Amino acid sequence: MPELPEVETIRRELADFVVGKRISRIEVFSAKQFIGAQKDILGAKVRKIWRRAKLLGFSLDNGKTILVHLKLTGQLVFVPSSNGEVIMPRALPFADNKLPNKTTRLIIYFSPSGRLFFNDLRKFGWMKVVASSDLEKETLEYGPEPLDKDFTVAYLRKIFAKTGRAIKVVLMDQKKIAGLGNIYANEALFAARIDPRRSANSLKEKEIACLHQAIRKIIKEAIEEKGTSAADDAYIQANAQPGGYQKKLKVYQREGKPCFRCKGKVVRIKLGGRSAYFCPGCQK
DNA sequence: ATTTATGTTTACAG
DNA sequence: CCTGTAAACATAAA
Repeated sequence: MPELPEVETIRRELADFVVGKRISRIEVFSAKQFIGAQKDILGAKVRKIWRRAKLLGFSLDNGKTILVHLKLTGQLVFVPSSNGEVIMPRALPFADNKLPNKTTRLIIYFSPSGRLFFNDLRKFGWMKVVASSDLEKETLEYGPEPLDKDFTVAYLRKIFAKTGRAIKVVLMDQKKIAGLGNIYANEALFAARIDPRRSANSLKEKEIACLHQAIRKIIKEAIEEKGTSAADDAYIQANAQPGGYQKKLKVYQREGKPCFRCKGKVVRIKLGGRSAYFCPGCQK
């Protein structure tokens, strides 16, 4: 699923593809997924693409910003051609190898050339036009970015002390930490050898410091690998290629498989309504 | 054929 | 305020 490393990968690549280009046309096939007025972005030039948590923002030169959230199955794929059907070298997740396909919900056309396909099998994702001056209220709720200076051991100590919720649930709370989803919360807890069921306020100082390091390391590595394209996962890069971090997963989607660290078996349980994968042998 | 699981965020109930 | 649950949707698996 698109979490911080996946959205960041898409951001970097799209910046190369569309910054400096003008929006010439928008084709909306799924009306509820495009919020705002098309005329507010037509003719505008993309100045910058930024990311906050799992939210992507296209800053335009007319005072507007396009926000994009991919939710579970959203994809943003850029192709250089400006019209017609594009045959991709391989089938896209949840679709065939053509663009557009049955999951294409919206297309943005650029001038002088190129198209951005917004595909989304389950239609949870959205694209929204807002005034750039109103951005603060859109991003106000997010906690610190794991790779930013304000993501410190002291900060984690403070938020963990305040709650008895399971540590994994807290890691995935966007108001507490920005950008971690199911994949990286599970992987970080494995790296830190912490049982995902532990209440956040039960973590010892040493464990908090270890978890802090683990989160940063894993997020960095996952960005280097250009994200995780796991089984049944919609995620692909903006060039339609899969990421590489699925090769490095230690527990996510490894239910029943042997732990890489001890003799244990990876198990899967439900925590806060989602799958938690961990090794009871070495995560305490 | 009908039900359930999938995973992110938000709305809502307690 | 905090916490937990259902819903948004499409599809595959049970």
